[in-house]
Amino acid sequence: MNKVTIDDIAKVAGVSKSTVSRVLQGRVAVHPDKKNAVLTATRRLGFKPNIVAQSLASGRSMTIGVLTQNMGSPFYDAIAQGVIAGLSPSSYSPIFADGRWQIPMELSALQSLVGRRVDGLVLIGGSISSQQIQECCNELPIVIVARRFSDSNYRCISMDNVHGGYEATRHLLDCGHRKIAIIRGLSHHADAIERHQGYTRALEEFGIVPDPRLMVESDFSPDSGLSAVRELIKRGEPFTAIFAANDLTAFGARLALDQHGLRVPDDVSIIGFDDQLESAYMTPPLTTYHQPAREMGHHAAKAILKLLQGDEFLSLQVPGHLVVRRSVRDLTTIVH
Amino acid sequence: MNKVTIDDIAKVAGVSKSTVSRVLQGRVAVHPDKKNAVLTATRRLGFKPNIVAQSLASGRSMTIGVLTQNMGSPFYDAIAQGVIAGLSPSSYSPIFADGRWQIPMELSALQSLVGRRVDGLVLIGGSISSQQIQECCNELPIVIVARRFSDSNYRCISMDNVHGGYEATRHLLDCGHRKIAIIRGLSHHADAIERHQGYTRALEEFGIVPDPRLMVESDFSPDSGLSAVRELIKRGEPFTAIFAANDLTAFGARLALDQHGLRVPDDVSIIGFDDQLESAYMTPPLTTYHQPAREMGHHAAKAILKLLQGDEFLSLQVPGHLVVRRSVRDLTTIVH
DNA sequence: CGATATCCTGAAACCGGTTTCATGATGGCT
DNA sequence: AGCCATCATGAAACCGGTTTCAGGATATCG
Repeated sequence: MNKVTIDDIAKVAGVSKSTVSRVLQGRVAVHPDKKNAVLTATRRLGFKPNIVAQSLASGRSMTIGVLTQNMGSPFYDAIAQGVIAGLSPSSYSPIFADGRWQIPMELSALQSLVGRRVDGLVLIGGSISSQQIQECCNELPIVIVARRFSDSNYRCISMDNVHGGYEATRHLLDCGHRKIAIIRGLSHHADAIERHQGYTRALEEFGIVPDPRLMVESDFSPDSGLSAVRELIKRGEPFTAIFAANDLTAFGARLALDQHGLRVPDDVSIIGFDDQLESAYMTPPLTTYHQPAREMGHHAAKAILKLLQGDEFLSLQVPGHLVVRRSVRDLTTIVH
Repeated sequence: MNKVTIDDIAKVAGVSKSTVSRVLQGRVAVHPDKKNAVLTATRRLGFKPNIVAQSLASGRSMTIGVLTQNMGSPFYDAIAQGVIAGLSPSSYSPIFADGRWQIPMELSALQSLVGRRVDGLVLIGGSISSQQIQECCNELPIVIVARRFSDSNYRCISMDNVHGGYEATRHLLDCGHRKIAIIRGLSHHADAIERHQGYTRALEEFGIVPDPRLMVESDFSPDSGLSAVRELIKRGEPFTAIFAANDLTAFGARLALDQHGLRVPDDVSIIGFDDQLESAYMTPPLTTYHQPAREMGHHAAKAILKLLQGDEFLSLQVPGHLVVRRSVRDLTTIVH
């Protein structure tokens, strides 16, 4: 292990430890001779500063706590990757804790992060209330990703899911679809609710009354997408298109259709949500609504860095956009 | 912020800070009355220990450094997720740094981790030499995942890629395929090399001389899988099956085949490698070789925890296995 | 040339805990 | 009753840095 301390350097360089510290920090002027002596000794002894001691003394830990929900969802993973990337050019390191979408775990993970004296916090998704956050993180710079608080003054980096749901549904409508099924996500999940709202709004704009028989729930997993389509088919209510809660669900749905001998997009069209890497390689490539997950994570990292510098930073809505590929059939084009 | 220190508690409870520390640690007996007083004060004041101070004093930082290569590959991501999960029941937190498969970055990331005085290290993949590792991490418990060192005494958690490559190819052979193309990964990447070795061995067992015209390189991305198939088709050498470097590459290959009007598995069979989540939902579901990525990460976490406890732990080869789905056609069954 | 401002520098306090050490109190045993 | 082992506890040292403070050396200025 590295047993070299600044005291050792001080001794070798023939100066006091204060001077060593000053040289190493480089914020205060030190006589060139001593400076050189310190630098030489530092190199010769292979000194590596003890960041823990630095943290305790300076009050800054140079770490950013990242609270994920680790549901293995590509979307949340991509956000986390973005945070790592955004932080990496700085001298801050991310430290992760995992809430697993369960409030008690989320709370304790958060407390563990705060106990580690992180200098800032990035909260990805999650379900705890803004009040609970406030309680344990007074004064700490916080950025929330992929979630929005109506009531609070937190900085949030999010995407407009209502609008996304609207655009996706609207695309199906524009392509002439009228019987549009929706596989929505978990009933209590904000993203699912908002996308569903967008769906409803788009339909109503076209004077269509949303049919509960064309609505199935899922848990965002491919498997639930598969069951959802089976359920849909069992109900017998015809449909020409499916709006899936996310791409993963769309994959499951696509497979179920295949198993029932229904062709995509010839018989049934599918639109997803997220635009994860694999979606472009579905057969047929999946039309979906792109969520800039990685960018959001990246933004979050930059935001925290800004706040840490004392700069202000305001909530940000990152725009998503429709990615048209080949899984939606255009019914308005007359085929021979 | 939390300004309550054990001195405050000591004052309120009317004991010394040593006693407070002892109560909080619970390792030494303390008179019940005082113990109660301390506990009450702790609760009333809302005391949260400063982990940084604890670390400095005790010499243990309660953090495990995780060095990833963050190439956004589902396989490596899954390992990292496994590490997070495996660590989460303990009181150790993972702290991440990213090498991006570039030796200089890898080295500096490693040094930053060591500077943070992590108590243990999990290295996922990577390219730095075992000597370089040794230089900066003397004495530190280390577990290597998804990589093996021939020369060293590190504990490695890995899978036998040669065997995996062999099994995958063997499956194709057993299904009657003889013209088997391989899309191998990056030329210098150990996993790619080993899987390729397994491929070659299986072919030779069947008396088949590997045909360089049926070998294309890729970079493990879906896009490179797509180009690889185009290249293969352009070369004109017929083939009935493709062994892809990983599932992502297989997705790309599958799409390329579709674009050329070739059906899977009727015209061409595909086998992948990894068994990532999405593979079961490809159309047709992808036959692939399962790598227990998450388990490997989980094992790594448990291993580090063991080493930290003073227990020994030896290198581990986690077995993979073939997952037969529907993307490989059995040519040995006579079709009318 | 003396007075004052400025620059360096070392000593010491500090960050908030853990751990060692010494001591007084208790308890067990003969 | 007397002696030694045990126990509980507070004081103080310690972890390895940063930062304050004060003083000596130097520079500036009238």
